[in-house]
Amino acid sequence: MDIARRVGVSQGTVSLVISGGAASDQVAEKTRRAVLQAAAELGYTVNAAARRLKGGRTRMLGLYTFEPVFPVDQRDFYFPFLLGVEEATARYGYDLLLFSSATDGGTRRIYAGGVNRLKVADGCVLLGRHLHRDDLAALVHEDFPFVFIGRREVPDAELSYVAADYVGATRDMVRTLADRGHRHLAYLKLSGDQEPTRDREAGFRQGLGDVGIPEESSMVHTVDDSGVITGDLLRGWLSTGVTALLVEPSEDDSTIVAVERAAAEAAVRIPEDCSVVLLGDPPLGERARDWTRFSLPREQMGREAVRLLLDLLDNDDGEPRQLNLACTPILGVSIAEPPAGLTS
Amino acid sequence: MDIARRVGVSQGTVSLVISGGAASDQVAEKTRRAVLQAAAELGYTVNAAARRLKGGRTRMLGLYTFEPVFPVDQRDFYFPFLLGVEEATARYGYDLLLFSSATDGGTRRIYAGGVNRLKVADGCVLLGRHLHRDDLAALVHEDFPFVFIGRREVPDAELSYVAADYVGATRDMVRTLADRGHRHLAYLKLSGDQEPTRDREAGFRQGLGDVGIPEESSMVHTVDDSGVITGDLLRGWLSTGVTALLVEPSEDDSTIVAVERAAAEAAVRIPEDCSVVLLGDPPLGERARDWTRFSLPREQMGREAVRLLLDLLDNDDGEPRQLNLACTPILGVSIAEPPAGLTS
DNA sequence: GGCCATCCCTAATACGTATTGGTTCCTGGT
DNA sequence: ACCAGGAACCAATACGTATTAGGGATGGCC
Repeated sequence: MDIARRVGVSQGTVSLVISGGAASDQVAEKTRRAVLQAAAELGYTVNAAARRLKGGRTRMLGLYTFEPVFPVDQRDFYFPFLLGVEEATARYGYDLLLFSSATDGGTRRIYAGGVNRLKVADGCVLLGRHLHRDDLAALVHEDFPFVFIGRREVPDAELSYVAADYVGATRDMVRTLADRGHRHLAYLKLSGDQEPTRDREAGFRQGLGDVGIPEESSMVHTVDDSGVITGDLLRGWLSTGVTALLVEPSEDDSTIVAVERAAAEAAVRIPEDCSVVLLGDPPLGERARDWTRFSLPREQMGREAVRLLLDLLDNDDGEPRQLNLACTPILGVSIAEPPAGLTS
Repeated sequence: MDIARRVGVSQGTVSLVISGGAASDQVAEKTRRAVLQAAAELGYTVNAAARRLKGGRTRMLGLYTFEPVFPVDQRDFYFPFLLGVEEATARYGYDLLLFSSATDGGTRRIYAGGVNRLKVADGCVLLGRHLHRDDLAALVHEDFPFVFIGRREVPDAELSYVAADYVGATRDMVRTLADRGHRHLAYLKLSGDQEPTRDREAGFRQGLGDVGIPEESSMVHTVDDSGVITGDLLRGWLSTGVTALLVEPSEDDSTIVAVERAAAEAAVRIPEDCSVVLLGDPPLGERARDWTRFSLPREQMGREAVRLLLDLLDNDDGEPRQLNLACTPILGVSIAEPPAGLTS
């Protein structure tokens, strides 16, 4: 360190002056000024890499997404999360590392080439639907600190997450429908048995219980991978007495599109002939209907994820942090009272 | 390094195996496998700070913005840059480090507390209007590799950038107006004398020269900090024969808003009484008029910035990389022929 | 047996900082 | 004159990696 040589003190002293807030009062005012001046003259700057090497912490938080964040078609879905994460990260004085490189032949993997790239950061926020369970399990196993946005489960481990309260939000929607007189509901769920699907179904059943509808008079239909719902299928449901649909939105909004198409095909009017509730956020398309739905507090979820992560870093008991945030119900125009004669 | 102890080799050998592509062929296949397996079992990852300190690559590129990227009001302006940067970063197998923390009492500084935080990354893309020249100069001085999005100058140094060709785009707009018969133009520029402003003005004068309009019959007006343009002012211009305005957009779109307000106040119709060209992208507001304007290739600029940066990293001659990208002219409805009797 | 080449690995070092125990020097008190 | 104690600084070390010179072992060749 040439600055030390120039002033004629040791490198340690220079370090005390430059960075030491606490211990720098034990250096003489005169030396301090000399050092600072020399630093200014030489255009000296602290090397962050060295400081981090010494300190252990990198003051970087990672953001890893199982899907690419930036393709435009999903932009508006993922963007609020990113927004919240970024804001909180900045507020706490950290930098945000976007793991965009982690592709392994097209699909994104945490362990590219056998190494866990996330470890360059102090901790990591995870995000995305198409996750690799084994990657996640491995991550838990080597107890790397991370928080998932969205409730996720892995066998034999509790992990930290910030999730939308799908259970409560769905339950409330069932009540809303019941309040309007609906007694026969159909829940259209996605295939795949992911946590969000399970939570919505749990909320559906809770809601039925709360309002005293026997499970037999309602139904659960799984939308298969083709995503097709025919008009005949819809007519079939209505003929069994169903008056309202609760639809789980898929990533590409195919389910809700399929419902609209089926309704058109079967000449079923929404909401006059059939009420429809969207269990989540609506499609991003412009001419979207004003669905009755609930909306995730996505930005807040991002912020809270960071908060939990830092909490995890600072006091590392082995305890997972778990947080469910309420969704905002939005009363759109896609529900009404059941058609006359079908209220019971 | 416990991985070395575990396998029973030296740390140097481990390093050869882990990172050494070139020299790693001089290590026995057997030890190599043993090391790799131990690494996998222990969940080892290289310490980026250490590697960087030693002089190696981190495979991280930084993105530093002089303004916060994420506040929603500027989101749509900065987002395309971010998009392009992210895409290119990922494509080249790098991760993207967002320097969001770099705030020093409200304003964003590169050298917060004397530390050059950017140094943890291999190189950095810079972005933003309110830059600190001295930070930039310091960065050049310690020749840290970076590319600016937008043309920037610092004294006594040439720096790398990817810029929109404001000169050419503005020149073409002058021609477009001249083609329609306009001979008296007014250029409304921002105060502050930043490069984008200077480039537009240079383009303005070039255009005048090209079409043979003497500079005296046109005018340049600087919009002061208040951003106010009165109806009287506008009327004054028109009375001197001005038939078209070229307006430099400000960050908060105040100039173009001010022009509209002044026009309304003075009962001047756009474009019947006065043509208006926007020298850049239009306001983000919904009910925006279809301005005649030009549009920056922002996403492409982001991508190219990354490309130049990597080029800079790979073959480090001291040469700066500079790239100007053409803007796309958009013919909106805000220009017309001059009012009758004023065509000459 | 002596010599050299090859192979595989180790030891040492540098990178730039933060921290700690220790040393020197000075002041003041007895 | 001596010691206590504090002020101001230094030397040494650790952080984790990449790199280089070199060393020990082995084998081949004359």
